[in-house]
Amino acid sequence: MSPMAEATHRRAETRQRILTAAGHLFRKHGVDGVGVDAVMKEAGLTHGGFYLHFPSKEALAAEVSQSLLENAASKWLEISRTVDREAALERIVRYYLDPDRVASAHCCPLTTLGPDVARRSTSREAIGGALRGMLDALASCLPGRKRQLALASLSTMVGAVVLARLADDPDLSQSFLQAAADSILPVNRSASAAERPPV
Amino acid sequence: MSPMAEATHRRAETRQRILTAAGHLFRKHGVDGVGVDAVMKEAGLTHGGFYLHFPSKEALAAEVSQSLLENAASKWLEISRTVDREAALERIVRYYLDPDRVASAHCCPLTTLGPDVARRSTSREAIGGALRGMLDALASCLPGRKRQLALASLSTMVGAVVLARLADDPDLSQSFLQAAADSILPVNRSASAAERPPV
DNA sequence: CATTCAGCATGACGATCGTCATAATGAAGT
DNA sequence: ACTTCATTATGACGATCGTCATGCTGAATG
Repeated sequence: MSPMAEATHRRAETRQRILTAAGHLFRKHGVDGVGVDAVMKEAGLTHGGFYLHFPSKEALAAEVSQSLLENAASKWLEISRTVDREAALERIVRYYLDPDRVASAHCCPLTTLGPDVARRSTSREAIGGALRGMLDALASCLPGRKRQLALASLSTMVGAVVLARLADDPDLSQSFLQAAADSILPVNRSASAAERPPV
Repeated sequence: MSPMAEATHRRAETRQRILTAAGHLFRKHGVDGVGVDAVMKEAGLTHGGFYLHFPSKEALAAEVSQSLLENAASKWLEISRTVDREAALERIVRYYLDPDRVASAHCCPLTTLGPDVARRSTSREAIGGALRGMLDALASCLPGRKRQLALASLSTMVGAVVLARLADDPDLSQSFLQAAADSILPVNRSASAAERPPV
């Protein structure tokens, strides 16, 4: 390992730590709900060094959104290629609508940062490709009019998670997720999710 | 018109102006994206007087969310009672997914403030009733397993608007709205996703 | 051992935030 | 006219925001 290679590696590693820290905090409190200092503290650094890695908080928000969504898109694409279509669709849907994941901060950024991203033009542009990737992955698992169904299915999934996170009643939350899964997946319901204790 | 009645009327009127101003600005920039002074300026007042009408910004956010959602819920209920079920469903869905409305700041707060509300416990509690009202209105327009379909349909509508506002490509935005409408409304066109038979 | 240099820490700036104490305003009651 | 009272305006507070200029540190170079 060459010396300078290690230096740039450390730099990239730190950058990545900032990105993942921002990913957690932005999803939990919203982009406008956390400051640069909170992000840097979560990354184990102090606020001043932030601008050695990103030109502005807006740029960070755009890159975080893009990174999180591209992760999801590539995961979906991978699933859609390694299993047969019906099983892939079920895996994607059940993973996306898993109550534990929805309750946590690890759920899809579309549902936690959607409006935040929509208001920021740079973030909007950054996620365009990933959004199409998710649609393609879904479409490749769907029968018939793939594109129409992919658009509608993604809408249902995103809406269900938004509403599940919004509802104050855990039963209602669960109902949104279950109804969405039943609406997207073909009627042969496999084992329904076990009873889960409230968050 | 008694004198004191007019006084309290003026007070209530000012309060309402603050509420509607906050409704516009919160939906456009997010709750954390506007300050109390911006809200008061939009209402034609100065920032200091805010605390004569609301105990805190959090309380304002909760009341704005509740008010906007209850407006929508009562509108849906009214429609569901004045027309036959199928026509009512179509009116609600087409109104909700109207591209002009989606592009404006007048669209449903679930889609613009959803994550913001989900993070604020007081706001979450405030909207519980209205959310159930919207589900009831939808269910009364739906055939068969009403509750399941209402949950899934609302999810699809909310998700479609979120995604339409997110997409940078106007064609893609339009596609989300169109696909959602086609998926919810009965078989005017082709098979709907809700009643789609397994392949 | 001295120098260099990249990466991070420190500290500070103007601006804006939520909140409140207080003054100005103007109509209502006596 | 004088007082009362409700409503809004003014101005300020501490805190936090995004941003940046500067100082420190520790390893690579010669």
